[in-house]
Amino acid sequence: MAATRRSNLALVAARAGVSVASVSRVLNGGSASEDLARRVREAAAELGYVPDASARTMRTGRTDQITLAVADVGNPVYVQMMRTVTGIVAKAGYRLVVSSTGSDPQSQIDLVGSLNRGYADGLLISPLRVTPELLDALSSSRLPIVVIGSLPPEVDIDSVRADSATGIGLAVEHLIGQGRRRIALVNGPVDTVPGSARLAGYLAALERFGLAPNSELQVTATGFTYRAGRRATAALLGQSTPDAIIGANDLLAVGALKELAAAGLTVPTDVAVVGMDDTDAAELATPSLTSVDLGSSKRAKAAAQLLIRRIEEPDAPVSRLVIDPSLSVRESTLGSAA
Amino acid sequence: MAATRRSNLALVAARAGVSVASVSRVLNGGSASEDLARRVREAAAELGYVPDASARTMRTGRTDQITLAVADVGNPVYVQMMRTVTGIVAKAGYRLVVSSTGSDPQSQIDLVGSLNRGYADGLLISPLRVTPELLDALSSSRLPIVVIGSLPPEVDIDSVRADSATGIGLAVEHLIGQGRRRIALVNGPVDTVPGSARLAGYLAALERFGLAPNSELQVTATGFTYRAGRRATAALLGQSTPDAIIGANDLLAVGALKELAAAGLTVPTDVAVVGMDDTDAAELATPSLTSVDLGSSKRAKAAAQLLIRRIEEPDAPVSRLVIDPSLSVRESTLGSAA
DNA sequence: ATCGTTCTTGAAAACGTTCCTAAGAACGTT
DNA sequence: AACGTTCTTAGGAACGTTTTCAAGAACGAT
Repeated sequence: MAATRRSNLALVAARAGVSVASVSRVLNGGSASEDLARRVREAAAELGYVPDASARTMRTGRTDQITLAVADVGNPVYVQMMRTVTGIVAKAGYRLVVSSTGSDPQSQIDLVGSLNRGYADGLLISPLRVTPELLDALSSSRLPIVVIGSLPPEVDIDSVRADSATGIGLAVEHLIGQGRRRIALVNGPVDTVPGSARLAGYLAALERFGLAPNSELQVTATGFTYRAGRRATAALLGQSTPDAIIGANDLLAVGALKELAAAGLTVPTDVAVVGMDDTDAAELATPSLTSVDLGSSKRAKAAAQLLIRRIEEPDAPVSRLVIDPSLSVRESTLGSAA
Repeated sequence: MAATRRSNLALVAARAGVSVASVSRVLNGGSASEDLARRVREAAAELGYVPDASARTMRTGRTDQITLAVADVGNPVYVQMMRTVTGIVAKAGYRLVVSSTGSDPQSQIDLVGSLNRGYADGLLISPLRVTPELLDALSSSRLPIVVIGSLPPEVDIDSVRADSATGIGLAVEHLIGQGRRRIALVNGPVDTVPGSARLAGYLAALERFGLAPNSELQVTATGFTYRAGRRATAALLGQSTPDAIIGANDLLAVGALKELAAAGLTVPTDVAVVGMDDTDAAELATPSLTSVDLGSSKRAKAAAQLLIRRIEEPDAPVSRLVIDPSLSVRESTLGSAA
């Protein structure tokens, strides 16, 4: 039971018989005589000295922490991003703290507000819904921020986004090459950034390849989750007979896979399925899922690097990066239509 | 571009024409006259005043933050825990920060060390490997800590653990009821806490039901991941012909599902498969996976409550909770053996 | 009219750190 | 021997907040 009071610089200084300033200097790698440095280090070790983060932060204005805010820790695309970002920021000397905000813009605004209290040196945020209020909160924050996702052009914030439109184009092109013509979209909520981008991309791709859009082939799930994907697919199958389904993310696509199986349809023979994000879930699925790789790791990496630059160089020009998509073909689309 | 210096209590006080103390009192709900309170609030709003977290922490010794440390954010069981814990701690007025440490005990020790600098008021940690060094770091930390997982009896730290042994017993019992006799275990590394517990539980259950243990039916994966599960299952199939496989967690079991399919075996007809943790992955799998529910949500909830109590009441007696398992039966075990 | 009580407000200390400034020691140069 | 330069070390201010203490105002009771 170490009921002893936590030690501080003054205690270490007293024990070593030197000034507080000298202790700080030695412990932070400043110059000092051999003898003094040794005494300080011994005293610090004996007292189990650990520097206080808030005192240091108050003095230096730095926390050495970066916050990553994601809507849903359960979405594997965010898991992928977390992994990537952790590595990058650690290399630059920052600790990563992850905050799961939920899809509600208000809770993201609250998060930005609380970060303005100085909990972190920077924020990586991937907002699902971009409201004017959120944009306002992001713009007026004194904190360096990088957005992973699309922003209106007039907003002066660094961002890295995927190109879902081109990505969906790859999926449509591939499906057409496999002989599919009735290509359905199981989308997430269209009032979200990815939802609206994917719908637009889907419609553009259909037009480009000369297919007429058909509202019966478009359904909207209540969220980007497995369960929502199943429900939406059930609705889709109730109103039309697609020969291919594009899920707006991998979880929706896996939901489609399961619902197709439940309806007695075979993938890919009866219906081909494509997901988006190319996460672990695509590989785990049965049959394994062809998926559009929207570069989540690359986006996360670029965003983290951008944020670190922004922290070190606050006046650098604003960057807007776009990461190119590619297609990972797996079992769920290989084999021609019946 | 708000290049203005961040505002503080002194600026607000000057603008409102009152003392710093009064501003603090008003903003923290102390008593003050109607008029003074109004002036303070106006001045604070005009200046966009936001209190500084580190200054407040330094003064009060509180951060209102709780850290949750998990080995791997990609493991769905931790996702489940994160979701549960977020809700509980938010209700008690704490913010949750998640830290992904990896399975290396050293990085967990480093985390405990850094938390001793005062980044959080408490720590929830679910260590994969419990080394003497880690125990030492946990015991000697001044931070309130609750461990999610097993601890040696002599360690005086609150903990909430699952009962894997009983859980595996449920799985074995169920499989025997389905006519299975050659029940294999695809385990994770045995130098981990769950790995050793699950091996012991498996052997005990076999004995209890009168089955002879067979080393050819036991394989050890290099981690608790999907890929490791596939490799281990491939090795298992190379050396024996089980009629049932228990995966030490859901990811390993999904790996087994996929590898069995690749080997041309049908689940559950040829081989039944059971996972552990009963995560989303069990439901997403094809066929859906029977899984032992080790109460991850209940554990997370109990642990969070324990931690909050420990923070508010540091001298409360040490609690060691055990959460009972149950079995969620799904397609992967329903149907008799060939 | 005097006293005691309650209420409002301000001054100032404290939390633990970093870093600026300057004092003194050590040493080389003229 | 006197002086300038460099190096080591200590003192003390500052970061922004909360909170204790005390002073003064307001008010009712005797």
